[in-house]
Amino acid sequence: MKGGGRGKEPPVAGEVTGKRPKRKCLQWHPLLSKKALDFSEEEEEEDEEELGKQPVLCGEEQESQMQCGSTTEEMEEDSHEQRARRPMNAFLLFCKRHRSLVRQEHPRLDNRGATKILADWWAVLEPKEKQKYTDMAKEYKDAFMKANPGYKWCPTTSKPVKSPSSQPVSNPRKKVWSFSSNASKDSTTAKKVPKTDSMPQLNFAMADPTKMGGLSMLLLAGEHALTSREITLSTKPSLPDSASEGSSFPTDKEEILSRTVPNRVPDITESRVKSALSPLPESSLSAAPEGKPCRQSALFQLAEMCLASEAGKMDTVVSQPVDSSSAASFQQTTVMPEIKEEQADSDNCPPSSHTSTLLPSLSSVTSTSTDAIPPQLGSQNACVKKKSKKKEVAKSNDNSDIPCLTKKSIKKRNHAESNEDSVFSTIEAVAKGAWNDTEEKPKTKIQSSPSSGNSGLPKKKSKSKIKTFLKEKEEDMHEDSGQRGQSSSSEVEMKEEMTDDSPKSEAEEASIGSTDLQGSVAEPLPPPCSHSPAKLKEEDKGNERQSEVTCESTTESRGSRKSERSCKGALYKTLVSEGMLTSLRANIDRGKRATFRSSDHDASWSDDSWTALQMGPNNPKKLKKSKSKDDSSQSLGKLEEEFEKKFNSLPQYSPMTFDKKGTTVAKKKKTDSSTLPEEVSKVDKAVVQSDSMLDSASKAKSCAPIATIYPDVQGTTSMEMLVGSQKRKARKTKITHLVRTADGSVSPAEEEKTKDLNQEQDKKPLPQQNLCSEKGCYINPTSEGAKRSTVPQAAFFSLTALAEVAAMENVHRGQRGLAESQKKELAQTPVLISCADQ
DNA sequence: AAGAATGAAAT
DNA sequence: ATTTCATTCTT
Repeated sequence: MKGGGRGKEPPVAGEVTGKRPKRKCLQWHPLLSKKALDFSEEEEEEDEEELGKQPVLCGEEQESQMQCGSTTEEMEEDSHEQRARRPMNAFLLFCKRHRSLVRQEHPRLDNRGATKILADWWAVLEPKEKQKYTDMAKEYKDAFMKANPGYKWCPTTSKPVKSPSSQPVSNPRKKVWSFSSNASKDSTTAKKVPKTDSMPQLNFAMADPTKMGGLSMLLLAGEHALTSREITLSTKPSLPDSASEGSSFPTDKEEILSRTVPNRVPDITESRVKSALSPLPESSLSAAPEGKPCRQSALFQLAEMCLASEAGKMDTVVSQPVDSSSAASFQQTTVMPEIKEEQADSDNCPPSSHTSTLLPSLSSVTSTSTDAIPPQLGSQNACVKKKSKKKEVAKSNDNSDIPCLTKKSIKKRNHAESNEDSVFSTIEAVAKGAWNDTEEKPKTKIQSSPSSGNSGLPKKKSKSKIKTFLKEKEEDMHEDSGQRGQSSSSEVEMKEEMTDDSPKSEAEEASIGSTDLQGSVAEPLPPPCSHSPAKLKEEDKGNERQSEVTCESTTESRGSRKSERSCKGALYKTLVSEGMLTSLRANIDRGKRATFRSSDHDASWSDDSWTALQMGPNNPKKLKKSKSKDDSSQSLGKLEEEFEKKFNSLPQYSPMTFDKKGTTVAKKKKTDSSTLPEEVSKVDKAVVQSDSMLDSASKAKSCAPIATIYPDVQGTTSMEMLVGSQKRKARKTKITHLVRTADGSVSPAEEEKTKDLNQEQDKKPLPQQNLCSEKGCYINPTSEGAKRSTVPQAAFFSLTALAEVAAMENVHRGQRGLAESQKKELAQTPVLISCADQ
């Protein structure tokens, strides 16, 4: 039905080639409205801000990238004739903002499930909270309307008019709005007259989702490159006048930077997530819930080691200052782990002079490596792309020769390469960083948390950076262009990291890269929490066995030279494993459910990635959370940012909040909702403090924040049921889900939750623990409170009940998935419904 | 491509 | 009342 109605999309694809731009519904951006109207500032401040900023940026951006111009017109025309996309409503906004969160919680859940949950949350959300979203939606809508005066939600009639040609539009829909803005529109000012239709194509490219991503990445990379460049220059000792250089680079960089900053700040979600992810902030932020130590550190370590080993090599070479050949060899070495290890033996004594020498060589290497990589990747990429485009086709042809035979294999390969590269680059970076002195340190990073001893924050940062870097790299590879920028950026990043990590710049500073350097590399580098050597040894051994666990210990061991070798091996392994993971990275980011079940690894990674995103201070900005969207946004730049800002400004609620709310709501319900003040206030608080709360919670429980959430959620469930998705669902499915709670009342939502639980259980090896712990911590309090305060009924339902239900379900179905069957069964089950509340 | 959810708007 | 469609993304 839907499909039929729309009809747009399908045609689009076909049209792609078509001459016409095919932008059917471009997404509308607030900016547009402004531009269009421009003078009237009826809207809100936000818009104004955007406007002011936009124009300037745009201009600049245009120059640099030349995207700007075209879209605008398209929009208008389209809007007039065709149609802009509808503005999102509050709920959608909410979804957009929270979906990622939900996904995190329930990795296995598919989107639909997520949507359901979101709906539940939304239902639970208090009006007050909702209002923000509502307001925003309204604002958005108003702006939209302004921009498109005669916009009709339903095109019905108009459609036919445009008909054929228009249909083709396509427009990947991807997030156009960022784009649109600018240029021509303003000049025209008239909303209506677009007219220029000349160059839709530019956009187009952007528009293409596939392309877009890459492109955006590219752009991003470019930005990044600039930034990095700047930094690099400044960093280099030889170049004292960073300022002059900086000035030479246009303001763009500065602007970019500035832009970046604001964005990051707003993201509550990220922070929240981060906190959730990292149970132990002090020791290892990066640690994933499952207990994975920080990989990053491992990676880092490895890099260091490599560096050290390299230094040793260099010694050998010594006389040759810039040895490209050496560099090449180095690369190879890097690739081959074994070799590395062996060479490692030699590590350790890198004379200062060598070190200095190294620098150049390293830099050269870096460039080389980067360059070298791209081509291969490019080809591969192409293959991949093809595949993605026509999976089916590929399959049919599968035979042969086609370079892209196996998608998987290729993909893997690609990843692997990328990983290697990344590693290599990392190493280089490290080397550089080490080599480099401290100037940057202070600037680049703020060493905010001295107390923990550097270990905590720095690690995180480094990790994040690395990840980011990797990502970028990959993307670059895909795109194939704009690599150098990345490489430089990566270097920069690494440097930064190094700086941060190294606590002390003092020593380094004292000797600009000379003798101390060695020391710094080998020992000082700081192992965040360096312990006694003896310990290290032991740990090392252990490390060898298990790479994962090892990481931490390895990190610690870093300092001691003895263990280095062994460590290397371990590290290498770890890296390898990581690499594998990396290949999965993409999947991981999402939920990666299908491929690997080893949720642990994935989970940790995903978490990391998230963290990384958050952290990235210098990040181009917006890697942000979701990859897909970001890309496009990035390219656009400012507009998007602005919009995002607004969007981000919206409160993001942590699951905990919902849980609480749920509880509260339940209470309300029971109570009759007459009085909620206290509770409400509490909730609000919770919301506000959610971040902190989460942290604490996470800390307390290494297990998983998510798990913690569950119980509450369930509690919430009771409430949700009513609110949930009755409307449509009820109609279609009717009351599909009826679950009986302890008291006998039924709750629809529960079913879902239960499902989730089951899923999780399946996934997670130790559901029991979680449950138990959860019970202890959470439920009791909640339930108690609920009971006391209000009615007993709801209070009853508790984990136990849930558990029972879950168990039953499990028995029946065994595993996940059968929502329908479950529903049916449930329905059959004797339950009654909401009436129970009476 | 379908579909999950909610909401706004049009029909 | 009902239908459309906005967003996201797996299946």
